[in-house]
Amino acid sequence: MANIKDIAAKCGLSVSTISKALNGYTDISRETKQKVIKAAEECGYLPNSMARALKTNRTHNIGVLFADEARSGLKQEYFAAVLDAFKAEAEQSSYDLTFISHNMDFNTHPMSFLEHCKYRNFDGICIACVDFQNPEVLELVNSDFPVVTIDHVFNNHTSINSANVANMGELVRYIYRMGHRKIAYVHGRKSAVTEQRLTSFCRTMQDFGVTVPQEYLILSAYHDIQPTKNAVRQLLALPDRPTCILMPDDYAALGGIEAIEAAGLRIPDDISIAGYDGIPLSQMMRPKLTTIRQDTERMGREAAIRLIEQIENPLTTIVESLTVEGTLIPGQSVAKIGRDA
Amino acid sequence: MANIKDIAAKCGLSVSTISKALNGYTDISRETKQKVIKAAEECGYLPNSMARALKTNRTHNIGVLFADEARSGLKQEYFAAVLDAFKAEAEQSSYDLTFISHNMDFNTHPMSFLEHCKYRNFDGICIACVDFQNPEVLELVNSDFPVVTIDHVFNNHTSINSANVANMGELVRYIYRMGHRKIAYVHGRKSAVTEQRLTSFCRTMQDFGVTVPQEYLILSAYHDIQPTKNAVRQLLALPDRPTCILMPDDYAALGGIEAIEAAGLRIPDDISIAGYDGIPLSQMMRPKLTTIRQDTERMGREAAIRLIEQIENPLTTIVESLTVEGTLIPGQSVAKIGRDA
DNA sequence: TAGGCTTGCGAAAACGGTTTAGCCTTTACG
DNA sequence: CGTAAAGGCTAAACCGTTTTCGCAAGCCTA
Repeated sequence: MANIKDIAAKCGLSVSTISKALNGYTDISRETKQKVIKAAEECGYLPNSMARALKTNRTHNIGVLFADEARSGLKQEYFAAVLDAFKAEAEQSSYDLTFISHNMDFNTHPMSFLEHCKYRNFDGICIACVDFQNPEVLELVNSDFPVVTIDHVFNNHTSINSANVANMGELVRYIYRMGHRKIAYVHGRKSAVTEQRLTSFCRTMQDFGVTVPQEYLILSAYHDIQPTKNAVRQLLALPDRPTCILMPDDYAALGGIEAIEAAGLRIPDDISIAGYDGIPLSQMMRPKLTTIRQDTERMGREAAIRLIEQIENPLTTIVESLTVEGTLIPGQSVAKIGRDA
Repeated sequence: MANIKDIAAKCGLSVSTISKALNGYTDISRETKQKVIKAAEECGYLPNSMARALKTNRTHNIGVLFADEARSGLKQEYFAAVLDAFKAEAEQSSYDLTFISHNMDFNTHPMSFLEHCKYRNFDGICIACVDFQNPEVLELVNSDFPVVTIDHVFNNHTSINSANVANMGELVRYIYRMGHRKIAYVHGRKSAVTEQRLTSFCRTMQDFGVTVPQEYLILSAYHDIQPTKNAVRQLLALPDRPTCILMPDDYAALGGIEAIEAAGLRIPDDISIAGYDGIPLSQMMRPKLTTIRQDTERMGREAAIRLIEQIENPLTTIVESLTVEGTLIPGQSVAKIGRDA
């Protein structure tokens, strides 16, 4: 592999001139620059990113932490879609993406997330995971790496958030207007997202003057079929059973549907349901799921744009959290019911 | 950040001694080694991966190319699952994963896949994509990077393959034994995988003495709902319509199901279908989809194990392709029909 | 006591770039 | 005409490691 020294020899110039010519310094004449670039192409020259990073302290590499409790979270379509958009945008700006992990060994102990990031010298970090209580994640957020978080706000840090409060309100109002008064919510485990949705759910119902009984709020988990199935079964067994059930997300809704079918009920004739996420699957179900489509494309792109902005202009960048609105997809899983229902 | 020089000063030793002590060289006394390690921990020392890589030419970083025509392929659950397992195994051996792309700019032109890999100095490469005809992909495979490919065999290269021939045969035999003779196959676009399945499909039918009419073989695309819907609609309109339709994959099957329902038919009473992949979704559908579950966990892990083996023992490693068997999941989407059907 | 082995450590040369400081010509300007 | 500024280039330090080679001291053996 040709390096900068070879080119210098080939052109009869010094190493520093080559470097400058290739990096757009202005104190190199036009002809020299042309000559250098031509020679570089002829040799198939590529800079060595390690050497460059060593000297400049910039790797053009972003660390990404996409993890739920059970492994990497890649299997969750929501995260995968956000990551996909993030990746596309980062590439545009010539940044690479490397997964952050904490299994890499150093001496005796495995590295923490933060240690891993320091070891790899990432320019910035994107965190999208469920467990923001994890001490290692907190350590990462509070480090002096530029960080952007998805779906969780930390003080003085950039974050991209789905508009859970607004969208959950919208969803509840839609269901209310369809005539439902007895609405239950099978929600995900404790997290910022869950709390926002739960609060918004309760507040909106309250605004309508409807009190939600405790037994209508059941804990399940995101992207997990079985617990959602159990939760819904529990709801169906209630003496005063809800007319509509909100699921943790579209995928988990499959569990709810199972429980409903097992009970011999039909959707939406006998009972209505709604999901959350708006993944393609939701529109493939029969009936089409009423849900909120989260704008994963925009979230991923904005996350990348803002993180890179922060990396490249650390002083002038305004750190703020952005809320990205989703859209209500009516579907057919929520029935219009009479006042007497 | 403390570096090796700081530790040397702190211990009153030379830089080389520190490096050796930390890297398990044998010509360092036990006491010195202990002292160095202790000092390193006190300083929170972490080696600089760039400097190390620059010197050793080993990055402990693997480049991954997971791409279909439309972007990164992360949204395809099959690939996501393989990648997930690959990542888990790579981490075990202290390797990081970085996405390969070709949008990074260098001078005027964007880098090719191969250039990107050279630039980043990957130790090895994992390729899982649909389009193995792509000249940039071929260039990558034929480079002298250690490479493992998923679902595509190249001469003299390690590859991990789903047992398409065996499993498709198994699926067809199952359907045949359920009484079906008129079986159609909506298949994916031209690729090694498609060809294997298609060939196996035809051969197995032939073994049973059944000739498959041309119009029973229709081109669609993997993981794409709309074209599959169209293909199935076409099949249903046939004067002599099939009793069972094989879909490109489980997800695309959703399109097929749409077309079937739109035609007012029920599965499996009026027509049978089968998928491929065995993603969780397939078992959430009603009826449960008859399909082949690909062993993504094993594929990903084996890919990582073999790639790393190749990286670390380039001379003694036997390069070979491994075929990973999937398993038939009977489901309920294929009906048992009488001889007269 | 001389010579040869170990053992434990350090000096210094890489690895492939970037960047600062400065040098030598020209050109511009008062 | 003298001096300052600008233009175009180079030398050399530096980034943080790894690794080869050499050296000194201690011990053993003959």
